[in-house]
Amino acid sequence: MTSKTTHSKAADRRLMIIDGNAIIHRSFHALPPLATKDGVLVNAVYGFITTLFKAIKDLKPTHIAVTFDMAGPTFRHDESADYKAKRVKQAPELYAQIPITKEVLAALDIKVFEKQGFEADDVIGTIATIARREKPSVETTIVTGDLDALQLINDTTKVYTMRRGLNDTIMYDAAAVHERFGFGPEHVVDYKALRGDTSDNISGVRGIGEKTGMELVKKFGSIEKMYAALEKGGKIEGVTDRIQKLLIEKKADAVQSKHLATIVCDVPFDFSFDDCRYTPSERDVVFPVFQKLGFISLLQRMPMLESGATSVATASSEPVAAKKKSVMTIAKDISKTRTLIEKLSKEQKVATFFLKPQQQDLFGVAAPVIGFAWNGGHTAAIEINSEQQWDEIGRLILDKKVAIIAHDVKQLMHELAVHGIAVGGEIFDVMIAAYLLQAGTRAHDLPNLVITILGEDVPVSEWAHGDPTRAGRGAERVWRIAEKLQEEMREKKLEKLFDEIEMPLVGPLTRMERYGIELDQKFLKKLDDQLSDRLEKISKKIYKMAGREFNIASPQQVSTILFEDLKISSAGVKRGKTGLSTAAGELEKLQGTNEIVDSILEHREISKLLNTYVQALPKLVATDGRVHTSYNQAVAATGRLSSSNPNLQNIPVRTELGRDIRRAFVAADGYKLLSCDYSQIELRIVAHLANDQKLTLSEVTKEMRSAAKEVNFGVLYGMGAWGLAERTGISNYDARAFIEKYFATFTGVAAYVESIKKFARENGYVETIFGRRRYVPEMTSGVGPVRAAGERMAVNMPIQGTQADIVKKAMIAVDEFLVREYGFGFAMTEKEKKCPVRVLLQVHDELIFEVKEDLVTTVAPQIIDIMSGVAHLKVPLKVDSAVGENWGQLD
DNA sequence: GCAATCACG
DNA sequence: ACGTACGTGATTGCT
Repeated sequence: MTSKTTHSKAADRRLMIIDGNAIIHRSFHALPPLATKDGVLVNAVYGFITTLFKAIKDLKPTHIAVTFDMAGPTFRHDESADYKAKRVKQAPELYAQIPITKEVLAALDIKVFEKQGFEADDVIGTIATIARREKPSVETTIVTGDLDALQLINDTTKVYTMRRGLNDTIMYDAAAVHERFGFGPEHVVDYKALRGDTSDNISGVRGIGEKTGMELVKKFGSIEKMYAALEKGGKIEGVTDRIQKLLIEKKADAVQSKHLATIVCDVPFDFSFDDCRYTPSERDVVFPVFQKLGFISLLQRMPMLESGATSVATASSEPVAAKKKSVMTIAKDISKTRTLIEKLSKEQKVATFFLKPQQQDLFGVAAPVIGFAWNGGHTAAIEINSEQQWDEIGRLILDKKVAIIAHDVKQLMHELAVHGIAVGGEIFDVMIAAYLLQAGTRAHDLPNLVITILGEDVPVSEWAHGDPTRAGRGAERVWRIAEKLQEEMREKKLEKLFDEIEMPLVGPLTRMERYGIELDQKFLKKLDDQLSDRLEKISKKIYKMAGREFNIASPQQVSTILFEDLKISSAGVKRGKTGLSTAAGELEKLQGTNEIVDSILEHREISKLLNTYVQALPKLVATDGRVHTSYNQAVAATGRLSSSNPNLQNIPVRTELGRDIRRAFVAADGYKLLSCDYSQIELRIVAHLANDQKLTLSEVTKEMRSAAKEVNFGVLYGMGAWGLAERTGISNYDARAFIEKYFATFTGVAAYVESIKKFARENGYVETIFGRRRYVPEMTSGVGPVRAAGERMAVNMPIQGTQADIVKKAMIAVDEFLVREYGFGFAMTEKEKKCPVRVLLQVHDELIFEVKEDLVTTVAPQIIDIMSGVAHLKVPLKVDSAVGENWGQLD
């Protein structure tokens, strides 16, 4: 449910009730330890305010009330000794943030409600009930972090809550509760009475789980009705004897649990609806409070009345973490630049922060700026107005004695390369350092590191283009981030991986991106015409068979046509959130029932290839006639690279039609394409890790020739019998037998899988043979399926990650060799781009080179040697190669 | 902005 | 009782 539909028939009064404790609690655990400059922890306050603003934006309330729990026992404690007994006492740092939050709420003029002896939920229930009595009608939304409040839902009351993190919100109304549980909000308490709630230590009936609980409530409605039926005696259909006995024995538990779970809606306290009226605050009032907390960026996100002299601009130009006043050198001309670079050259390491020029405006040309920071908190910046200044910067960057620290060094290298500058010395990329420490998360952009690592909240404007002072401050933050990350990498023994694999890889990757690969555009145009033609014919055929025109690209419409119009049986077809699935795997089950199925599948294949590759790739050809992908070194949780804009790691190959697209990737004039790939590398890594030499593909192939490879990995990574049967078409029974036999044959693998899970449970992470880590918090989840997913990730990562490590090592070794042997290789200048051997692409287990024709036979064996030699496993690494005019000829 | 789908290793 | 092999990125439709 989106906010739009919520307001389409907006009531004239919309009340938002916020469960303060729930939101604060959630924020405290979801956010890193953000502190003010005095060291006061305020992450939960920050989370609360963020949630508040988002909710205001989504719900557009006219009235707001916030509730809090009060310290001390409630009536529930009096009634049950166990109640909340298990609840862990929270850290004092959490409680300390409640008064701060109230202070902010006071500044925002938002009313707070609490009542001794009752919980926030009871206060919420009471306010919601009073609001419901108001005429004309009030639309109430409860904003909370958990699902306890679902029982309060009715035709004028909804619940707005978060799924995971703080950003993913979901709106529950009566229909949504029905959909999720199979019964309405009025029976949520009955469900809780049976199932219990571990977080509140409401026992429920021990032995009744989620599924049974839901079934019982669906069948009987309330527990009172259920017991009335049970106590009549006799067999009840759909309830096993065991369950029936259990329920009768534990009736007291159920009744007490229901009572505890029921939110009180008549707490005696004064509530005046008009007191809660919400008006956006005036900046002047709120500003000092936010400034004290260091929440400058929140001011910009806040719904506010424009007034007062304190503009955001003045606010944001002030550094948040005020440091000792020192004048920052800003070099705008060549002589000052020279002096600055001279000084910087004496440092061992320098942090940089590059800001691209602003959009050129009517009043002149804006210049790029680069900020520097070095030992002792010193900062400076250069506004680059001449090529001479670039040369000076180049001197520093090329200097082998000076290490360059930056966020996203590869991007910096690209900027510098345009001016003929290559990085000479050591580099330290904070983006990649942060990634190695937290491979599972994807937020390694600089603003995020500033918040999560330095705990500073910086205004958005600080990252905008062009201002030298900002660039200096940015560099200084990069410096501090680097210091913290380096220390953390040392503790976690990630330095070797960082120094010997990740950092040395940045240069080769930059070069690969700069080379690009040539695309035969004429060939693609022909393919385009051909396929477009075919697609049109198939569409017409499909419309004819369907009896009407519809959008074949819409899974929803395809489903309607197949299962409603044509009445094809949907038995055995998977269901998604939105209805029946029309994925290829599901449609294949319907083959033979109607010819339209085959046509739709064909249409899918062609339109996919056409839209994603044939028509998209030519648009990305640069002026040099080549496409230049970007490799992301800080995304994949396992340590792999990923490729984007365009993604050249998923160019088709599995179907004949797909392979045509590979033929469009060609070697430059006088060159050949050379592909070198590791043969069965993942399997070899498993053989190494599991110390199981029996594990070779050929032995498995005898068993299942068709999908041998897929099956092998599927089983290894935890695919169940169901999944195996689904994918291969064999029976469930055969699948189960196969898996058993697999683990009986490869005893080392079974032992390895168990040992890696144990390691993950005990340490909270898994690692590759080169020490790359992935944290797997899911391993200790109380939720079965989540834990099972965690186990599969844990088993998979060391294998996929070791593969990534090995290929990265190969890229570095090969690059070094090429630079040494052929002199070229930096690709920083146009001349260097013309070097005789160059690495163009990496596709996880293969490298694709462009080699001068007369060199191919010399170079190929050399590269194969290097690649096979980068790691010494218990089984040898094997590298295959192929040569051709285009990529299609290499498979 | 998310879900569904499908391309790759 | 649950969902059902891991890891990516791009496109499309839809709310």
